Amino acid sequence: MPDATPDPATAALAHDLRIACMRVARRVRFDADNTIAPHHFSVLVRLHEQPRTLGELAAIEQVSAPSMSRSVGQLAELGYVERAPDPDDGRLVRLSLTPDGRRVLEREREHRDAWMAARLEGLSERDRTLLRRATDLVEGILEADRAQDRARRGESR
Amino acid sequence: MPDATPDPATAALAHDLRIACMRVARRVRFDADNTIAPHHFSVLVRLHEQPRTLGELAAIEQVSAPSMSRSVGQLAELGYVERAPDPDDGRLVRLSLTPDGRRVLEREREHRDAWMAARLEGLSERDRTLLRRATDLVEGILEADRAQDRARRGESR
DNA sequence: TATTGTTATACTCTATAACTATA
DNA sequence: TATAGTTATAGAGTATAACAATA
Repeated sequence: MPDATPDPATAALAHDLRIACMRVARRVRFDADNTIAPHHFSVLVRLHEQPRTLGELAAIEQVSAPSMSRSVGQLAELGYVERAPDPDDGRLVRLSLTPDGRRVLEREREHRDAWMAARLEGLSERDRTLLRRATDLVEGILEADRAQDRARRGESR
Repeated sequence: MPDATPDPATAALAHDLRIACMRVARRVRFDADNTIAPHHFSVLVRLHEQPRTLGELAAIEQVSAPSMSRSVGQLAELGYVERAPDPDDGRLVRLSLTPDGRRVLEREREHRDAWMAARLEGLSERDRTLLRRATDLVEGILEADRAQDRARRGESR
């Protein structure tokens, strides 16, 4: 694989864009006012997409099964997640959000969006349009990356 | 403080931009090929900006003094950071990067930039220009936020 | 015998409290 | 007496290994 050095402007953009993203993420993630822990938040997000088994969750979040078992146990304790046995395969544990879990997730999402929304309101309509296009572009990059990742995992299996 | 609800387009942009940033950050931060731990990386970055004392580092990274003491101890063990007593105040420990530390930092930075750079090269010049402007815009937002933060901390002291 | 999930145990990072050295 | 940093100890999260239940 030829690893051509990018031109200086692209290299600088790669650096600056990465740093900007990481700073935004850090700002949001470590906001002292967050009501639930980051790793709990991710689990709620995944279960809101669709009910899943413990093993599926662990694979998606890239943590061990015991770790995920613990997190799910805590979320169940809090009343945000519900465990149910699979009717066909007694080994599986079907996990889903409770109404409380959905409420907490929605509240946390709004809270996390609030910081960014407040900043965007201070911009011109023109700047917001620019950011809209840039966001779509980055989403495209991430989507292509995920597709490539899936393909790589598929062929190595 | 009036907490006006943003218009739907701005709310959607806030959400999508935040998610995109967090995904980029996650992708880079948890890349399995990273050579040093995230919290060690930040310390090297701060010491590359300028030599600092342990207390300064702890305040900047928002971590307790004992935690920072431990991290610095590990980095010193690895030969990346050097401790030196302050000539005027014997209580202070002056910290700085060793040549090895600078090399590791540079290598890690390049590694972290590489993923993004490779993706940007697949884009058109036009799209890269768009991202350059968007990056500058986000940097402006973050800078304003930091300034506001400093002001808030200043007045509460 | 293989697979899903849980329990047992250990390690890492971080925190607060207690301590040492210097001002 | 106050401050900078380190050492002691505890808490939270994650990992691997061992185990229980089911296929």
